[in-house]
Amino acid sequence: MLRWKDTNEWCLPGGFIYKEESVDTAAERVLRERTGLGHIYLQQFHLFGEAVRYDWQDTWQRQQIPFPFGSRWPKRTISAGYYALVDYTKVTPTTDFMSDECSWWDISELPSMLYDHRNIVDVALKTIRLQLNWQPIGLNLMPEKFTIPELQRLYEAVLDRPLDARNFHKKITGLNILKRLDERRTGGAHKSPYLYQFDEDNYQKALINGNLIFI
Amino acid sequence: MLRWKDTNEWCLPGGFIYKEESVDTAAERVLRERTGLGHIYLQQFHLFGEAVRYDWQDTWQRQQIPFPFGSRWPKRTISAGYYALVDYTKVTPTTDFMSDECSWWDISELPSMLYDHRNIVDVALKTIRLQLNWQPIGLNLMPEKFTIPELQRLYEAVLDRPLDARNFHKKITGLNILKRLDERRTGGAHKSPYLYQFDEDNYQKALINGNLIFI
DNA sequence: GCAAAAGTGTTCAGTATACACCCATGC
DNA sequence: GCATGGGTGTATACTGAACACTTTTGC
Repeated sequence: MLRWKDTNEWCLPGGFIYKEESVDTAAERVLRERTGLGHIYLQQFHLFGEAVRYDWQDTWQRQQIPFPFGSRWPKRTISAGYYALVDYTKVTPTTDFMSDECSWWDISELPSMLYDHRNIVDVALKTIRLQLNWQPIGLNLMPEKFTIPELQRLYEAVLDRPLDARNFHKKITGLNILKRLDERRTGGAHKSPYLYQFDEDNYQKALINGNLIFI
Repeated sequence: MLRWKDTNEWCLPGGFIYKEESVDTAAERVLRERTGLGHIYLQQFHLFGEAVRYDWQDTWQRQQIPFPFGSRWPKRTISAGYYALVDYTKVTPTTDFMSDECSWWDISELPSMLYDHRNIVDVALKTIRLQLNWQPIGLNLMPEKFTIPELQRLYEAVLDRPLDARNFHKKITGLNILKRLDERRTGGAHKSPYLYQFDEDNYQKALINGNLIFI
């Protein structure tokens, strides 16, 4: 999220759509401007179209700084929500001209957010939970090499409930979408877990066949 | 679908959004104008935002009738797609000022359609298939009283695959969401099937608990 | 040595699937 | 009487859920 200049207010990154640019293309462009990454998994999930989505005048008066757009700010905005699936260890968020901080937040520790952005996060999460079984969420959200307990923590974060480690291990390896490497991750004060990679061909096949069901 | 005046071209019903009207409200209004029905299950499913979605000038030139909007037609439109779940036996579609026919079509017998509307139908269908287990699709698409084979035909149409009648019967009655009435449907040259009603309370509970899984 | 997390197998219950015959009705 | 579609039960395979101990590593 971005923190607006000279304030403590956070909001999701976003941008405007050019007149002759598709909405999908605009989403890719905004993401690239913000993260430097392209060719990324990006999924539209909802159009936020309330007639009055927030009182920006009030918001800016509370900040006690002049509204930076003046009359150029549109009377009404609708927002198309997109979620990206990125390995956040590879992404260095960068600020834009309106913000002086841009950083990752744990989903369970979000700060208070401007406008209706908290609602946007909630709708995104709900959508991702339902789409977990038919979108390549694991593939895109994990680093290239990872351990099975790390993948389990991703599933637990998305589903917001604990999973049994033995059953998870059994199920995920039984799907035939992982390749175990000879390497292990060392450094923890415990048995070193094996590293795995996704088998992209089999992963795609399993997605198409709807075989990744975790609900 | 609507057939444009003096043409053989069909398209989905749609309309514009007022400046101070939420997108959801506009969808309800357009549906009400077209069907006379309100308080209906209406679900946004996708924003169609291509920069150039169709060449309307070409479309109208092919019709060889003057374009009815002239310069008032916007240079670019984006469309928010909504699907409604209605008992179509209760709905009498009505034309608007641009069309002279409005009627229901079987999903497997759609005519060729204007613009990108065929794509919109395909995206809607794909969405409904995935949401079948978490949206009250059966409840809203069936008449108040119906037989189990009729409900099975709905599921088969949405899922686009045949289901085993014995297993379907067993599963759907086992869900405890149907109430069997003493009436039967007569008139067919075969054993008269029992009529059922949804038990709305139990249906809602089953939806929330995600117990309607058919995939 | 000890704390922390990884790795591993079995049992049980519940659910999905496959499958065939008789019954009621209208014509 | 015959064609049509409705109604029904069982056996099997599969899948999900519950559950505890040993191993490895860093400090």
